[in-house]
Amino acid sequence: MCTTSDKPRKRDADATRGDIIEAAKRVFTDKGFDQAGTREIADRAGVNVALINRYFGSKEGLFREAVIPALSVTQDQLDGSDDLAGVMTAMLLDKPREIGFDPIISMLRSASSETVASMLQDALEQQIIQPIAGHMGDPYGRERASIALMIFYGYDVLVRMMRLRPHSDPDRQALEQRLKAVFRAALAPPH
Amino acid sequence: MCTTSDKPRKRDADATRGDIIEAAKRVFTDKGFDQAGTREIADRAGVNVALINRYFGSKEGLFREAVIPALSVTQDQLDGSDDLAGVMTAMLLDKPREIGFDPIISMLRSASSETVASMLQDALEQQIIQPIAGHMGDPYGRERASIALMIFYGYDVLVRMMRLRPHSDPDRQALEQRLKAVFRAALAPPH
DNA sequence: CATTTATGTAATCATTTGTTTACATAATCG
DNA sequence: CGATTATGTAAACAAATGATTACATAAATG
Repeated sequence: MCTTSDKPRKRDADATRGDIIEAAKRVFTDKGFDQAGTREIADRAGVNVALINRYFGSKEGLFREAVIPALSVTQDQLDGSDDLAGVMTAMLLDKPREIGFDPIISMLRSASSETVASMLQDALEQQIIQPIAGHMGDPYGRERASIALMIFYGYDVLVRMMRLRPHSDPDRQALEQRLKAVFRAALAPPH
Repeated sequence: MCTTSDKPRKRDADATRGDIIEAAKRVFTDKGFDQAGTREIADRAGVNVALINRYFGSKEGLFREAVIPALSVTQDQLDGSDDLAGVMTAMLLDKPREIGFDPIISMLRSASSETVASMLQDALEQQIIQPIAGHMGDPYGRERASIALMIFYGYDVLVRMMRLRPHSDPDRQALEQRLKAVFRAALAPPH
């Protein structure tokens, strides 16, 4: 609640930038772009509010630098196995994520903001859809990648945003099998 | 932009309530709960801002009355056919929605707001998951309903919120077939 | 018609918001 | 050391927000 601290902060631009980014990741994940206040981010980083604008120009600039890069799909996430459906199911069910920061939740919670919407659209297109589609090659790659992504994001909408439990009993095995089948249908090569 | 109008509004409580609700549906769809301003809703309804609080208590109350009921799944949406996958695909691809109002988009854009999150959770559970799960009967109904819903919402996230086109060419037929296959995998009875 | 009630209007309030400005001082360099 | 620059702090600003208040008047009632 307070912006003041008793002792002045150590003067280290890089460390300060880093602290702000780390705090921003978490606040953007919790609240989304609109509801994330610059003062809350600054307080969590242990930093004066004005430094956000000094280092990132605006809250929008901070979002661009903190969240957007984390949305990327790396090649080795795709190349790892020939069972892409299995890989995606595993990625979904046991996310090995940075604690407190979830780029997808951050995206979903921020997509309603007009200022970041186009940012997210571009990132989605260039950093996710195109790599996955390219990884598959054929002309229907884009369609298959898109549908797989729907499941991916839909899962997070239901389970992480809406806090809905898909299984009545803790039957993780059955859920995993069914998700894998769904991904298989989404990713199956065109006949 | 202005709250004033030259002529005083006709005094009709029911009509006024209705106008506010209609305006709210559209603004909540466009902006989500947080970014929807009471003044914008009031202006679009041609109504004084104070009336929102008079008739609905708060912006939250207005959301509850305008959006939440529209999230329901009606029985005849489910009973229509024995091909539930086909029905869902059709519902997704050609939504026969009230123009300007889309309850799902409204939900997705508002889910980040803490005040409405629990509202949406309850509605999702009681008005959607349970009816669909009940419609299937078996103990895995909940799981299957949930996964189908993921696809449903994931599609809207990608196509409507992020404005991503799943097909490179306008190949609606192929997309429809694949979506149907994905729904089939999601809804298939347990073996 | 006189009174009361329901409905709409206008102004204002108290917060919160992102951002900017003026200033202080540690760190760096000649 | 002395001057300059980089970095952090505190205060303030302008705009927007949801909500409330006091008031006006059309409609309903007796």
